[in-house]
Amino acid sequence: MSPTLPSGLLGDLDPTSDRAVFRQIADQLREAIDRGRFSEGEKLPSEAELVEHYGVSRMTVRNSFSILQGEGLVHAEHGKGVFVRPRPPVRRLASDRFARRHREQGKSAFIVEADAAGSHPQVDSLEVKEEKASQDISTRLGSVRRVLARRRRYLLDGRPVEFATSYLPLDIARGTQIAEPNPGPGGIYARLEELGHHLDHFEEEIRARMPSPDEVKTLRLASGVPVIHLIRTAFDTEGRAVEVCDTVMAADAYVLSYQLPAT
Amino acid sequence: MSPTLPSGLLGDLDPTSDRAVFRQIADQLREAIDRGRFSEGEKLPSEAELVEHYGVSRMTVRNSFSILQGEGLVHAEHGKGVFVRPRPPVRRLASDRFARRHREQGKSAFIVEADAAGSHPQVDSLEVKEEKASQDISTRLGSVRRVLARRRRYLLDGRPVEFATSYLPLDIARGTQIAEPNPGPGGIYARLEELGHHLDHFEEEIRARMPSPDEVKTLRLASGVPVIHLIRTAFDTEGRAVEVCDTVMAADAYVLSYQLPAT
DNA sequence: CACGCATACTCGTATAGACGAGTGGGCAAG
DNA sequence: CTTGCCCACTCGTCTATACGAGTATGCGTG
Repeated sequence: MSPTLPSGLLGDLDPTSDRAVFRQIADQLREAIDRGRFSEGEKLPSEAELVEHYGVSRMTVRNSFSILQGEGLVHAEHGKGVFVRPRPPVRRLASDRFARRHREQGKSAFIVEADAAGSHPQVDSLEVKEEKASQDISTRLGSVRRVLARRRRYLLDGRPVEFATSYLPLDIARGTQIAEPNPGPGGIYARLEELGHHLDHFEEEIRARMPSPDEVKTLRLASGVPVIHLIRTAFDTEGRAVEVCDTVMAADAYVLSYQLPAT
Repeated sequence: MSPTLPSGLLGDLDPTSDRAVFRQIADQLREAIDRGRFSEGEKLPSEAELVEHYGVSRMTVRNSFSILQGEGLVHAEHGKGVFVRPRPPVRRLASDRFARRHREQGKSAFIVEADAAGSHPQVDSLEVKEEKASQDISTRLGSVRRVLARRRRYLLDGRPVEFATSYLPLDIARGTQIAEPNPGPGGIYARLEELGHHLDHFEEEIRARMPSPDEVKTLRLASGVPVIHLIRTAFDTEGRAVEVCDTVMAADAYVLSYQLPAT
């Protein structure tokens, strides 16, 4: 016996409307969520309840849910129900995050920042190896054939939020501490400067798109969550590109912040 | 009589696999697209053809398509078919796009840049009015109650790519050319400087998320296309926030590019 | 030749039913 | 009381069918 839905929570359908029934249902649920009638993490009415309430078939209700899932508003849990997706706390990335003064302490920027915010940071999937440069990486680094690739995944409170790969030309990185799993205090940028590659500036390219199935797995992304794809190139004072860092971030976990001069 | 699918184009299902049938079909189509067996803009096999090829029901095939749509890989056209979504040319936004030297000509940055790229730019939905500031805008502008809002939509070759609203404190903008539909050569930043508000720097905040239904309409977004949400605040040399610009961009039309000093 | 309609193909919407699998609570046996 | 099972409820997957609506093509009529 499914309990009846509280009346007034959701409206009725308009049979004269051009709008498809499953869209009307999605509209009503979306509005109810926006108005706070369902709060974050709260369970929505079950499929069976909505079937009864609206007098439609189950597939129609599921269709409505799939719209809301695509919008990133709700997520379904097998055996439990459909829930309003809570907005996770976002991490702000400031444009000065690679300033030298942040490189002085022993720990990485990610760890320091997360500790300060009271969350529990982790880094895993550490892989460091030499490999063939892709066409794109080769172009960005100035026609190198092989590169040192450093891959790692960042987690906050157990949740993966970011997957990054740094590429460095072999003639710079091979045999140095940069090729070690732990690059030492201040990270690879500190090592690059010690090796005489004084950093001059960075270029960052930002795109947003839906994740590939691989990225969904690695970042454990809910449906309806895009990724931010950031490609940073580091240039030394000679004008040479000394590192390219390719980062894929869960878009619901980040706000990027840049400060630009108005010159 | 539906023509048989060319054999070898798509594989068979693995009935022993745990992976749901509609996911297997989506996987095969995705792989075929990635490998270039279907090129951009090309029509995929019709639902009926896939039903016959795989021996499944139509809803299963549609389910597969809806996965690929969610990933932004394909789009369906009623009465025509399902097509590999072409990647539109992207517009690169450089971080120096608001430099003074770009304000010298009479035309706006958007128009100049698009003309140079050989595409046909348009600006529409022009609306300029005074209104109550939202909580967020008020905070960013330093506790103002009412603001001047300038709304406009940008199109490239007839395709909407961006929707932007500028908010300015009334005590600065009221009665000036900034409150006119056409703010004159160099745009509102040029007017602000003439009014004695010399620009010092900008702050930009970047988020990515799935669009609201409104945004889907305004930007005519295909399913599976996220938006980039950029909020820029302009500060004058007194440290006062003189403008907040809230921009929603079709993510498949943009690459943002920033240059950062390594100080 | 030009126009208009019939038709076949496309995807869109909706129904009804079946079985599977994850979750959690209650009940019965130990 | 604890353990373990069963059952009810949840969403996940899949089939089969029906009709509607947009598109394109070709054929027949004027």
